[in-house]
Amino acid sequence: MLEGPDAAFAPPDRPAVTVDVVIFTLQERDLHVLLLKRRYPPYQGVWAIPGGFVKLHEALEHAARRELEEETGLHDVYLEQLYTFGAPDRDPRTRVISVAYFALVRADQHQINGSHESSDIGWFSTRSLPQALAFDHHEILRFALDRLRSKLEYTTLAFQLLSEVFTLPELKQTYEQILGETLDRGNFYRKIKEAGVLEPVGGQRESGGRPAALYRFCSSRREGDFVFRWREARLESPPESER
Amino acid sequence: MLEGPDAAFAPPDRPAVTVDVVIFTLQERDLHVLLLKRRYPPYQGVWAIPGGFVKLHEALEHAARRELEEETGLHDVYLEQLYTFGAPDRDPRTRVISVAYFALVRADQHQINGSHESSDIGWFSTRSLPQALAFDHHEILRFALDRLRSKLEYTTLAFQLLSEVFTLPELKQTYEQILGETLDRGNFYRKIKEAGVLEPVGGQRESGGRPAALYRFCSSRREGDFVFRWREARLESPPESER
DNA sequence: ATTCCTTTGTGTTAGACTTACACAAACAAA
DNA sequence: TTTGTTTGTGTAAGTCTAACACAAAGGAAT
Repeated sequence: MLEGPDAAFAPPDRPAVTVDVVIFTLQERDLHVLLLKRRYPPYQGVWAIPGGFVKLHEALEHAARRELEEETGLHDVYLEQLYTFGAPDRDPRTRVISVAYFALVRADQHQINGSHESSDIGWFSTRSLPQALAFDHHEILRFALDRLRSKLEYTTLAFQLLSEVFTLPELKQTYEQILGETLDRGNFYRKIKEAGVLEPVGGQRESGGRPAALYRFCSSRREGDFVFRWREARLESPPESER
Repeated sequence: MLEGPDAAFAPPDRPAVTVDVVIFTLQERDLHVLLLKRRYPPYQGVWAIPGGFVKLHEALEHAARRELEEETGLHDVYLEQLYTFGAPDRDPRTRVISVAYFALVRADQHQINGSHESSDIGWFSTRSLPQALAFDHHEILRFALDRLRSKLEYTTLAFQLLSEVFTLPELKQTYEQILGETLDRGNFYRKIKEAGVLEPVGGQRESGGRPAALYRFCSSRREGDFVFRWREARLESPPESER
């Protein structure tokens, strides 16, 4: 957000509006987010979530997709509005209201698009994020993670993170990575299969034992829709700065 | 939103930002929302959700509480951010991005504050809303109702709508009104009591039969927190204009 | 080939929870 | 005292969940 030297310093009679996009992907079986190193003050040299200004006649989601494509070169990814962050002092220069989104990028397509030095952009495991992040981006990230976790339990969001063809063990591992706990194999397989969103494909092997069957995600319902639930609903509390 | 003739026509190099607040209350055992009749074009004479501009250095939630207090005179009400609506053409004059909130006002305090003609402001049952609403306010309302319904099932939001002291039959009726279906008395009472958020008070009578016991809401957990769940989670789909 | 090891996939059972409904309790009115 | 109405509690059948056992399918070692 607020990229470039002295960007956005029209006489501030109105707040500026940006979109910030938390981009999730699975890498080495671990949930990662895309961060950029800021080139200009404030927070010069500090890692930040990708984002930018909303153009005057641009839909919010369009702005988010534009940012997403600029950094990753990808379209057709799952994108969902997260929350709007508007603490008056979240940007030290001027008032900036940020509509945050989160995106889920498939494991087989998480390339990075190229106008950045490779040292200025990178995927970070959600379990080892940089100590310092720009603005309130730690809060945004925490909020995105909470939402992702809670929606995992009653939607098919997880399928958006895997490649098109996958095995049940892979799917289970994805859930476990994100939820941070182990699930019972039998009960997990049963639930997924009863949900009726899997289409079988062929056969594949894996480390050691019996090869796992391949599946494709095929749902009559819209992507991300309600499908099943694993356990108690989790509370999604509003971010601290807004309380 | 955009009240007053030609308000907000600074040279539009940035989108304008407003907050709109869906104010819910229970009236005659039926869920109602507060609407205002617009005094100026566009949508002159059409009913609309209360809202207004976010001041340059004002927190979003503060702006929402300000609107809420202007129209109802109330503070200390439950308020939660809903969603941000930003379709480029949602206001015919200029680009306006609206951060929508919803508020829950107790049944014993839903007075209306007074700078309006009584014919210009009013509570409407959510089951008989005006045909026409200004801007995309029908969509916002629908979204607020969906969110309220879905959160009823795993939070104590319903308690925010009743007066401080209430009976279990009243609580059950509230749930039924909002969810639009009847619940089993025995199972309902059990769930609520097991949640441990009720403090007994005295005794009260009611139409006909045995008088119902009085309770107060008393939760060690924060208001609106997770407490229990009634049934399957409901899907909360994003509003159509954002897809 | 046979055995062993590892991982996938399915079955099963005890316990928890849900649902539906019955019945007792408390009051008003006749 | 009886009848009607509504509150409050009990309970039994059915469903779902959690935990774990076991069979199946491959590779590797002997």
